[in-house]
Amino acid sequence: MSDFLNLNRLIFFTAVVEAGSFTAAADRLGVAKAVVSHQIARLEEELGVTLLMRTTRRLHATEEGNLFYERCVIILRQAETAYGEMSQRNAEPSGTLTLTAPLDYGAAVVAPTIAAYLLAYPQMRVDVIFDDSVSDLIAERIDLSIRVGWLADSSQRARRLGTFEQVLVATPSVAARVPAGTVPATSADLPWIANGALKNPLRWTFSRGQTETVTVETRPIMTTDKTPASYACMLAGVGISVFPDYMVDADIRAGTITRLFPDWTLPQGGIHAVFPPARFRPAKVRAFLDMLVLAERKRTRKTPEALRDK
Amino acid sequence: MSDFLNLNRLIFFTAVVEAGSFTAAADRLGVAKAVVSHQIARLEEELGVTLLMRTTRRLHATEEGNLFYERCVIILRQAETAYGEMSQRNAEPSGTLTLTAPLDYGAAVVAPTIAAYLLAYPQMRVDVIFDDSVSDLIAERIDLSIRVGWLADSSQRARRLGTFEQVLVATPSVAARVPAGTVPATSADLPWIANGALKNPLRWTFSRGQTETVTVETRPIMTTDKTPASYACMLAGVGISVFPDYMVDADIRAGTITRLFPDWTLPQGGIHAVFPPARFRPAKVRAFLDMLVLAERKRTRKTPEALRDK
DNA sequence: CACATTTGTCTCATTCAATCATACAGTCGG
DNA sequence: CCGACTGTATGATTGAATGAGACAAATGTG
Repeated sequence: MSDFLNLNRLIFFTAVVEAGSFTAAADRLGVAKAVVSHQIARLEEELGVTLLMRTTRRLHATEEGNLFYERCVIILRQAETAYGEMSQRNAEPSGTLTLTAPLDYGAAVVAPTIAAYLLAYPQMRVDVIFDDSVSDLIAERIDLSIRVGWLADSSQRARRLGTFEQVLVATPSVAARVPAGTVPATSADLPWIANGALKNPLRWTFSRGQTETVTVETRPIMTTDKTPASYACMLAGVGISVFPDYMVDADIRAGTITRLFPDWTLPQGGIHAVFPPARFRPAKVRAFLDMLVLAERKRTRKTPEALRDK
Repeated sequence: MSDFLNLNRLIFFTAVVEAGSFTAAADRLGVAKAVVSHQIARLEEELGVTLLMRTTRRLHATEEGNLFYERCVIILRQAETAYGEMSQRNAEPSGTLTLTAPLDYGAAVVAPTIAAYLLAYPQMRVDVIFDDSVSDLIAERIDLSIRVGWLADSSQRARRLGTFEQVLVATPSVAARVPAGTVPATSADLPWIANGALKNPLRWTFSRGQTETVTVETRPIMTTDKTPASYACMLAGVGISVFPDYMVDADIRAGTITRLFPDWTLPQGGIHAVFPPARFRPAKVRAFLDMLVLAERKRTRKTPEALRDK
């Protein structure tokens, strides 16, 4: 590798030319005189050309030296610019942020955050892929993937943004048809809508307080493979179903749907940001993440009370 | 010094981008994979930015990486050009050759050589300073100084180009007025012209064969401070004087002037090329020197016979 | 002309980065 | 699931870079 072309010596050379002496250059660079002398000697050796004519008193660049200096200045300035640009890029978001998010959570939480993000950083562009599962973060050049639920591979670099609750809901009219006194343990025959997007769409474990748990194996009256589809069916009054809180909050508050068994809770899920295995996190990602965490915190702070008030 | 900006890493980075893999880049650079990996890691660390997203299988440049690569390519290409230019400059004469020479020798020998030199290297420019003594080779950016006579400081870097003889000459009419039977020992009262440019214009030591020497303290009828002036006076028939062979050759051959005491010789002098204390000799200097040596050799090979024939 | 000062270079010991060989872990095609 | 390939981690080793100090040369001063 050390074939040729040791670019670091250019720094020494230009420093000498600009300082006008080896000693001054050494001071400027913060190294010993001998180092400068040695580096210049090596550079001249590598080039096979005398760059500087030096007496103990006077220093002159040769014809070649001047020509080389002109080149060096340009090169070093460019290098400095390139380095600076990288560092700046690291400090301030710029470019394009590419992220994936599940459609449901994305629509509810991510989309507003993106709006705020674009407002805060107008020079940014954002590409969002609303898809429940994107395979390769690297191949698709994804900066950030938001996954809701339970991470299959916990080894990945991820950050927990928050949690969500799952709630059993139905339209008021459907809820009214639920026999009085029905509890989770006796809910198996209610008109369940199964969401095939979940790993275990039929089995639900309800909890109450610290210790009481009940697991129900439901018998669905219909099945869909997409969460939004299930939701639409539920809204249409087909039956009851389980959705994450961020999907149902607005409708519950509006009175369009009602929560069933409000004393009982279903397993919580995690909301995670998953990153490609990069050493450093770009500023654009960091900035977005900060806003997302904020939005998520605001959401979960409000939600529980809002739900309990119902 | 090692503060920042280790430019050598750029070489590694571009190699990886261009090769498309660490392993391929390592092969291309002729180093171990680990080295490339390490260098890239250091570069990213220095920049605080992830440049390459890497799995064991796939390699992708990040947005920053691509941008940095564009810069790197330009920088490296320029650096390569600069290096190449220097090397080429070392291999082939180019630019301006600046030299000094004494006026007399310069006119006789150097000038024709310059003509040939410019013919051989049309892209060259030559600056000649015809001056008998130029002080500072460095300050004046002199590539080459031609000194005739005896070097004051033999420590300087110099190369002997040849020697010259000094000959006592006069116009035929003046020579005819020299009393028959006059020998060097009895020549003090001849019409000497003293050349103040010489260190010892009055004292001349003649030699004959291996051992016979005679020193004369002359009584000049006139004195000048410049050799060409002395020569002009001699040509005008003012008197006799001593000049280096390269000045008188042509006129002797033409019959304009005559050598006196052709059996006797005066001290020889050296013709030297003196260089500034540079580590490397530029190609332009080397090439000129070669031609000068050739010209000088040709001159001294011809001259002795030509003189003896007279 | 001797002297002091400044400057670049040299020498030598030391430190640190670069390098390599090897082993390892993750990925992907079959 | 297995094997092949890739990037990374780990020490050991080499070599380059570095600094302190001595030295020689050049220059200005008196």
